[in-house]
Amino acid sequence: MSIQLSEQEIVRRESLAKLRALGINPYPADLFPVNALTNQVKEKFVEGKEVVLAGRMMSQRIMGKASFAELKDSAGRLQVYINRDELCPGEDKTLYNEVFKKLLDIGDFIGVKGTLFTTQVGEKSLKVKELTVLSKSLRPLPIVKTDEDGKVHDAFTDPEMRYRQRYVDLVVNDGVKEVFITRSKVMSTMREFFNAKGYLEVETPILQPVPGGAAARPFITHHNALDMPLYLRIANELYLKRLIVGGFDGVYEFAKDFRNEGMDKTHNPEFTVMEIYVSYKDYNWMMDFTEEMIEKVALAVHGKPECKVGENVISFARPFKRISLTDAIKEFTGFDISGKTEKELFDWCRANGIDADESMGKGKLIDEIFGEKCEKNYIQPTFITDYPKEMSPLCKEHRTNPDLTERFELMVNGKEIANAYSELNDPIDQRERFEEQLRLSEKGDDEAMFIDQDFLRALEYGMPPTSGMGIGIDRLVMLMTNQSSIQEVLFFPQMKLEKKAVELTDAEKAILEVLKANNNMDLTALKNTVGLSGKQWDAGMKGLSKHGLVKVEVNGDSKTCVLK
RNA sequence: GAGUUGGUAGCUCAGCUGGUAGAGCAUUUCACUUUUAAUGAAAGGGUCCUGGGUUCGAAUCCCAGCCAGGUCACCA
Repeated sequence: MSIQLSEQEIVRRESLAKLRALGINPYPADLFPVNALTNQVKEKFVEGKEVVLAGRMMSQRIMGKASFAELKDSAGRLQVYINRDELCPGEDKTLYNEVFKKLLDIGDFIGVKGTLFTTQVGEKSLKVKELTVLSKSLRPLPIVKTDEDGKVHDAFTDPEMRYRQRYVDLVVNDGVKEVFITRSKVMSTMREFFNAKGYLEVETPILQPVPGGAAARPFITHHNALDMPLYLRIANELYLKRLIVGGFDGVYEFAKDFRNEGMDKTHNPEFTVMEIYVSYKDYNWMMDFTEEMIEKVALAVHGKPECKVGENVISFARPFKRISLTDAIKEFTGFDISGKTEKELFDWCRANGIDADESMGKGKLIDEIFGEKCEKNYIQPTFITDYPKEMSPLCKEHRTNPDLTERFELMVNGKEIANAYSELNDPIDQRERFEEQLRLSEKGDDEAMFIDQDFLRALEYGMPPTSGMGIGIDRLVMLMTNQSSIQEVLFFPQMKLEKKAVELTDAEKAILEVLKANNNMDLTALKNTVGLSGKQWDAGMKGLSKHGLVKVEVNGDSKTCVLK
């Protein structure tokens, strides 16, 4: 990408060539017989034991005939001690004097064989007897240093660079890895929990002809051979329920969903959800199940059911508080929404500083009230239950109140992290609810609702009573790792394209190509070789010198064009 | 989407009301056999995000744009 190399990049390329000249392959193919990791070596330290380690060299402290270097592998860091005469017992000291001291740089992968010992200062170290170059690094890593007080100097913190070059972030910032290891643990704990109950992990289509299961703007793509539009899924729900229709007792999927909406620190265009559907259950059962699952996750991650999130300590110990949406609103506003008309709700919103507009139905108004007045107050895990029917088109009507549905959301730290239903399995009711949604969105909504006819057909064959639950994995991981930004729990959060490298014109490219093949060239010879018209040649040369790529050196009568 | 802060050496950052661009680490050279932010000595290294404008003169002031952060709004 970058045509111009920095001084340090040039030096490293020269070192690469010198290694080759010494007969050392800087990128050897051979297996390297690693037999330990740095943390194992430190934890089960045996003085004098011989081990073989490999990793990146993260620092070098050269003191004449002896040196210290820091080796970083997947598990941690270990100091290695290299003594010239022990590494090179014979006459030839090249491996130490040239290779180690001059040709190796911070960031290079090396393999070392040696014996464990403790330095005079008391640091567990490895005395190197054999040194192998495993991979040369051509770009300098940021140098992050920690002093004796544990204070970090020159930390690599620029979020843009950290996210764009996550590989560098992972190498240089110890602790970033931990977040992702925890992420994996969260998911594997859930998976084990589901598998132990006999539920089946499944995969359903990401490319869908009808994106259903949620109200959100989808990404659209196009299939050439079929010549039809396809949508990236916004939810898994409708496909997983088809599998319940098909006779599985329980199915679950860890899935990437995609929503073509705004981005902020809790929204990435692609995100991970887990959805699970279990037949013959209802949402009360699902609350117990969800509690148990989350408590297990917290225990697996922290060893106890508590964790610190920002200023708060959150306890995931069962049972979680349960409160109906109606009571929650009553608790924080004193307002009783039950039996209120749309007009009454609308007026109350206006009177209480909530932006309400004519397009909002009852459900939406209630949702606004909850979102505005209640949501942020639920720091400790709380199930909010029994949502209005209007805002839950896939959820079964409440067994005792036809205005409500059997739905719960789990709120933690003031945010929703899970959502669950007693799933609607009455195909005629489902069709009516879809049509009702369509009417609502026609009232003035940019989110087109799709009616999935095949899903309705599946329901008509009969779906057993089922409870389903979806949980945002990214947000759960944010809680479990005490991160306030979703970008910190995604390896590669979405970013705008990086600025393009300097665009070169065709004339400039042609000149540069010839020049690169010949390195420096006499100006007239160059002009003749390139064979451009006088005008193009002139413009091309001017452009290149403006970009700082070439320079013309005048020496008496001869003019030489130099590649910079 | 709105307003806000930032973009200077490989990295972290300084640079006053406009006057030849600085430090630490890293790099190069030299010294040094248990150091640890190793140390001592010397040297090199810049598209000051991009494009316009004002000016004798712009990293600095003005306008526009690009990228990012945090804030708010919208959105599940």
